[in-house]
Amino acid sequence: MEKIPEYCRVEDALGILVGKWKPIILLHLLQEGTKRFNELKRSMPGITQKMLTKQLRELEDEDIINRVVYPQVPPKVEYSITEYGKSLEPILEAMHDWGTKHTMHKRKKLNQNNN
Amino acid sequence: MEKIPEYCRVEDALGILVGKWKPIILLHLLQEGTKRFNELKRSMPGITQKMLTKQLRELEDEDIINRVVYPQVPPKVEYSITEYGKSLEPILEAMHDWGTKHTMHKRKKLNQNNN
DNA sequence: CTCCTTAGTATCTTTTTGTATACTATACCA
DNA sequence: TGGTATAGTATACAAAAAGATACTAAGGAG
Repeated sequence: MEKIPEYCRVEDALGILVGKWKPIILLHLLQEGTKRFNELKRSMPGITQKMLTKQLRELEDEDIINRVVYPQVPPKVEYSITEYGKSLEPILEAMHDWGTKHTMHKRKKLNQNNN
Repeated sequence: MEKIPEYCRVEDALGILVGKWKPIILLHLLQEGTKRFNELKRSMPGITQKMLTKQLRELEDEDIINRVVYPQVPPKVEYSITEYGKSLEPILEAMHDWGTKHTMHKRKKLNQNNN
């Protein structure tokens, strides 16, 4: 890895991905395309409406996702990932790869402790 | 990107990298090798002793960094990255790359708003 | 005798996150 | 007339993370 003088660059990425639900939201949108609010909510058991709304707003503010409101009753709002948001894919992917190894690492440590 | 059925894998990586200071600590140790507590502290203006200690302990618990205590007074404690910790490099790198683009993106948006 | 050093702890307060719950608008259905 | 649906907001509260500050040990310098 090259010298990195401005450490904040890494923080920038973290700032966007952090939040208990953001990476999950992004994965859903990356893999399944456009989604309505309640579709997302249903695919994330445990999340509250307030939290989902908040995370979506923050992602929207960062230009990572699009929010399209259809003026209907009952309301219809669709979320999708922006082109810019797609640029996060390598990070998510790197984290996923690492996470897979990490699970195995944890398992190995557990086995060591049990012997 | 392939289908990712277990979203928690991404969370695993985030869980380790999150914390306002962890990525910075890791970058320092990756780039500059072994460091003493106060060397790290001095290179991270703004961090409190408590926070640095806490983050280091968490990274140690996750087997990402080594902690070597020299029984002296005044104390001497050295931190270094583990082999396992080095496996995080691709993620940090991906975040850094992205962060660089993100800075430019923000700048572009600011210019748009000023016109 | 007092201050300086290092790598922490202990304690308290503030800030940020997250949870729970109730409420809204408007059309459709029975 | 009441219930269903959607995508929220408002409010109160609990929990977690972060920050500020003071304290410690043991030797050396002045």
